[in-house]
Amino acid sequence: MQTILIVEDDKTIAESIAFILEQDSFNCKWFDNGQDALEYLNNNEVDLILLDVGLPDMSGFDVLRKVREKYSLPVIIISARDDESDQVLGLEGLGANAYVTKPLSPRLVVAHVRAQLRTGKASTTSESSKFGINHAMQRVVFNEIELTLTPAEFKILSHLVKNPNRVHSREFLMSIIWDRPHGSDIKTINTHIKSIRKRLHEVDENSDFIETHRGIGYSLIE
Amino acid sequence: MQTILIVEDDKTIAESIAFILEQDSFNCKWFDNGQDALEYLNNNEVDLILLDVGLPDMSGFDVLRKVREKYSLPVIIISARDDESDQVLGLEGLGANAYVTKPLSPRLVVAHVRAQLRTGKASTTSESSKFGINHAMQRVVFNEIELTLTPAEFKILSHLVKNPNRVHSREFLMSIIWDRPHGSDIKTINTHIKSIRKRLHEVDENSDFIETHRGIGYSLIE
DNA sequence: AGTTTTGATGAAGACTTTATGAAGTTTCTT
DNA sequence: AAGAAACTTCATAAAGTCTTCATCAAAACT
Repeated sequence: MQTILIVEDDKTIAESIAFILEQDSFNCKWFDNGQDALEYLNNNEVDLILLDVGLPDMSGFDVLRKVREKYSLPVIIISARDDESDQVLGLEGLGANAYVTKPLSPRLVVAHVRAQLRTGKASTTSESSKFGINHAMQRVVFNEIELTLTPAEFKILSHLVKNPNRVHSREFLMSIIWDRPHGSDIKTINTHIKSIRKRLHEVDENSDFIETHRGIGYSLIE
Repeated sequence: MQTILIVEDDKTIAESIAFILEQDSFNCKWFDNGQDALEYLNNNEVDLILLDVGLPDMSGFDVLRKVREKYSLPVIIISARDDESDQVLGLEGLGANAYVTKPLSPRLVVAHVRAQLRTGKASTTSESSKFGINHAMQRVVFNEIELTLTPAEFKILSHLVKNPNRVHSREFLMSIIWDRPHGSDIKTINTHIKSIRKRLHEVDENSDFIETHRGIGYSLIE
């Protein structure tokens, strides 16, 4: 079953959306603030986010930015501000997948959700065949075997698995480990990559899925 | 291809912005002080400036004023969150086009850059049919084959591919490799071109896409 | 044709970046 | 507070890249 995160401070709106989505066999989680939603996202498997831009604690765009720093799942923006250029920024710049404006038509919301999840699995969350992610256990599955990883290793490897075949800079991978700016040496990433490679080699001696891009960073080859 | 001037004394910030912008096919030049940036601006085509107000040699205010004496290109101001709003307001009077505050979200910066350049002129450059650029993997695609290139080779070849049928001087190609002025022999480019040609020959023996222009530089024939 | 200038080429080595193992420090758990 | 686990730092080795240089080839000039 697919899980949808509803980040919306208006209880009535959230409940009506959840009601309809649940009739469509979606599993819904509702949060009325960005902080809690992000925390949930970091610890659970989520398939799609419905995100209100007008939240009490942080702007929806901040939430989206934080989501996009780590994940590529579809995000649908709920906006009351129909005519602001925020929309353009949020959508095109931060990678929101769609937006709906208040007042909401629940049916329209469901239509958007369905549309995103139809294509979403194929495009945005393309996972490597040999790799899988067990969010509940914080483990990465490699060749059917669940790897027990340290938190940093899990964050790096699961991000690589979710975004294979592209280079990720050490700076970026650093920001994956630490939500807040952290003064650590950037070469720390070398060591984490080393230990991830070691764990992969324990499963398949001849594998070499993590590629070094000199002067840039690392990528995972699908 | 559009060139963006990054004027920022924090190397880490500059690099992470440049990294993401380059994935979006922007050409980036980084300067850690206003003087050098202005000199570059006066001698090269620049499409947009990202300007930190807290520079070591001259205030962002001075830089922006000098830019506006001659040019009308978009300028995006980077400022520390707790900077005096007076100064920021003053910058607005001088025609800054947008602001972002530290700590920066690279994605947000890219969003602003796109937003500014969207309104501007359409790109005049076209890509050759036999060539393509895989930004995500930092590779150039030639006849369907992805070439693994060294950093310098990638920078040169991807620039040639983005700007085919034009002669590029060795000096310019040198500045593509090095963000900062670099005292290397200009003939280094000959060697890089040699190795790029070698890689192309490995894919297609009879190809000769890079043309030498005696006394000037090189071009890529579409 | 001979001379001069400019580019091509291959190879040496200077330089830069990454890998690695181990020690040191922080953080968390008990 | 002790111990374990995780993260960071460090020194050195290894690998890869860039620059330089010597030499040859090609073009331009007299």
